[in-house]
This record gives sequence, structure tokens and C-alpha cells, in this order.
Amino acid sequence: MDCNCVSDLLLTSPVPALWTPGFAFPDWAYKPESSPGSRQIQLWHFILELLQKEEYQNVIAWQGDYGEFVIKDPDEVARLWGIRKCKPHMNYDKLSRALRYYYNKRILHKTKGKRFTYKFNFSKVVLVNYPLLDMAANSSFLLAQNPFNGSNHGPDCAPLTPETLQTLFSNPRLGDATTRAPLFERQSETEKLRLDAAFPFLGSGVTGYTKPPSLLPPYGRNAAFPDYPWNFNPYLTSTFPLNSSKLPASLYSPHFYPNPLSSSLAQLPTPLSLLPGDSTERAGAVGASAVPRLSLPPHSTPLPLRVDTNGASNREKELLGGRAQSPLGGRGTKEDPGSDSELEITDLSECSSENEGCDFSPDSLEALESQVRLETERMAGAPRSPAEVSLAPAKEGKGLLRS
DNA sequence: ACCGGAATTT
DNA sequence: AAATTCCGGT
Repeated sequence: MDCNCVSDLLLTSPVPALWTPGFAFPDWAYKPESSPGSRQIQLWHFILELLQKEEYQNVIAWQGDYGEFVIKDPDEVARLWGIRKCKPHMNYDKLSRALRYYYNKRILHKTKGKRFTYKFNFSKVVLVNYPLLDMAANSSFLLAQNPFNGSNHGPDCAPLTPETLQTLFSNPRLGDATTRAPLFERQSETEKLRLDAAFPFLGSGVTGYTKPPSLLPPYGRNAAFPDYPWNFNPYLTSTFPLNSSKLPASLYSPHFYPNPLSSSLAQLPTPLSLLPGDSTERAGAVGASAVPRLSLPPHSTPLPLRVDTNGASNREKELLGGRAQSPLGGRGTKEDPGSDSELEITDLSECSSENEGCDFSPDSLEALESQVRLETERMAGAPRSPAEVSLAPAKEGKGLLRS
């Protein structure tokens, strides 16, 4: 308790409970039911949080397959995690143990052969937040839609009825604590497989769906979104039977569908397309109305697989060129002591000072939107030179870099 | 490095 | 429940 780290401030401040929008986690992803005041951040939230911030690019970054990331500086990640959790003695050994616990929970798995490389099972991540996808995965419609469905998907294909949807989504917080808690474990293997078939791009790895490795460029500050319309929202994706005549339109209202993007956008100062470099006044839900939230594509493409590949790769090239990155190839190297102290500072600033009580900065939304965009680009299989090659060992000595 | 059991903590 | 801590084994 005598830990003077910042997380105390962080957690007690009037945060909008939306701390990690990296992959669009709504507030209720944080298990608010369990002791409202003490909502502890989870490691995978934290990882995503780092992952979405370009200032940590040399510490941890997306790399390789969809959902795959590499911890370039394990000690630093552990240090940051220790700060966040007020565990001064945290190290990578312990952190990695925690990561290993995610294997069984199917949140993560290890990318074998690549050191410090793990991969998110985004299907699970999504599921825990958006049971609608769960439903969608069970809908025969969807299975018929997606090109990845094998011949059979298990015997129990529960039909998707409006009633089920109603009961499931009439409560934005996904029922009570009892139903929500074990979501990760709750899903059976067949369900999982079905879901993977339905959302191969979510990359749980079961379907063997892979793409050529590529390096995600840093998230742009003013990412232009228009290239990728909202029906690429990975949570909803066009695969969902949005225009199914079987379902009442009311189900698609934001009320029934706690879409992360729309709920996030509700806090946007301005519509995404108009996002300036600096944040203007936060006008509440002003931006939200202007944004096509759950824009339901009338006929929807099966999967977000076709995108202007040339444009994507060009943009990637452009972004990559703009930032000469010298990540670390060797173990625990750190090229720039200055950046280290910088990390320290940014870590603090995000807690309170700069954003003053609002953790959910426009920054985060930009990250979100560019993430959606980038992932979409990745889905297009934008060919990329093996960027991992650029990983050059910088230095050996490390550990005495804190100033 | 990486794995995972076991005991313990929060 | 989700780590944290410790550790023997590969």
C-alpha cells in the first residue's frame, strides 16, 4: 500500500472506465460487477494498451500474423507492468507465467519458434466483449456465408432466434456477474471451431488461416479512415446477417448492440473524419450522431478480404519510411537511453496530468480507428518485405539504463 | 526461453 | 479469478 506508483491515482480517478480501446473494449469488459471500485487491469488489457501506443514500439509491437506480437524488450514490459500493478519485483519470468495462464483460457497462445512472440486469440477477446459474435457464430446463416466453413460444424447448430438475441442483448452489460464471468472458459470446443470458421480473420489459429508476415506501421496521428468504411468493424463485420428479415430492426439499434465503436465515438469530441490534430472541446455525443455507427451494409461482403492492396502496401511503406525504426533483434537490448526515460514520462502522463481524468483521449480513438484500418489492410494480405529482418541488435548492455 | 505445477496473494 | 512468486524440468 505504500507503493507510490501511479496506478492508485489512475484507478481512483473518475475514469470513464474505458481504458483500453485498443481493440475496442467497452467499459463492461472490465468486470465492473466485481467490486466496482477496484477494477484491476488485466495483463492482456495492458498488453493491448502498450501495443496500441506507438511510443512503445520498441518495447512491444504487432508483428507477423494477425494478432501476433513480439515483446522486443521483455524487461521493459515487465517493468511497466510492475509499475501498473505496483509490483516492483515484477520481471519477465513472472509476467510470462501470467501470459502462460492465458493459454488455457485461449486468450493467447505462443508462437513457437519465435522468441518473445505471442499471439492473441482475438476471437476470444471479441467474444468476451461481444457475445453477439458468439450468436453470430452459431447462426447457420453465418456458417453458410463464410467461405471457410467446412462440411460440418458439429451437430448442435442452434438457430438464431430473435428471442435469444433479445434476451441476450436487452441488457447492455451482458446479464449479471454469474453469466459473464466464465465467458472465456464457457465456450465449448465445437463452438470455438465454429467461430473460427466464421471469423477466420480473428486469427485464433485453429483454422490454420495465416497471412504473410508484415509489420504494422505506427499508428498515424490523423489516420484517414474513409478508405475503410465502418462495415469493416472487426466486431461486427459484414458477415453478420444484419439485414436478415428474420430479425427486428430494433435489435440493431445501439441500445441493443453495445458496439464499441459507437460507444467510443459517443465520447469523441468530433466525428472521426473531422478529427483535427488537437482535441477540441468534448461535446459529448455530438460526434456520435454524425458517425455511421452500426451502419449495416445492405448486402454485405462475406469477409473483409478485398481491399486495395496496392494502396495498402504503399501506405505501409510510407508509414514505415517515415519512422526509421530500429527495433531490437537481440535479447534485451535498448538502443536509446533517452527513450527509456521518455517511456517513464509518457506512462505517467497518460494517467492523469495530460488527460486530466479522461483516459479515453482522442488519441485512443485514433489508435482504434487506425487499428481497424490496419488490420483491414493486413487482411488484404498486403505484401510486405520481411520487416523482421530489419531487427538489428543494438546493444548488449541493459538494465542500467534508468536514469 | 519456455513450460506448467504448486502455494500464495490481492 | 487473476495474477504473483517460486521453481524443477525441457
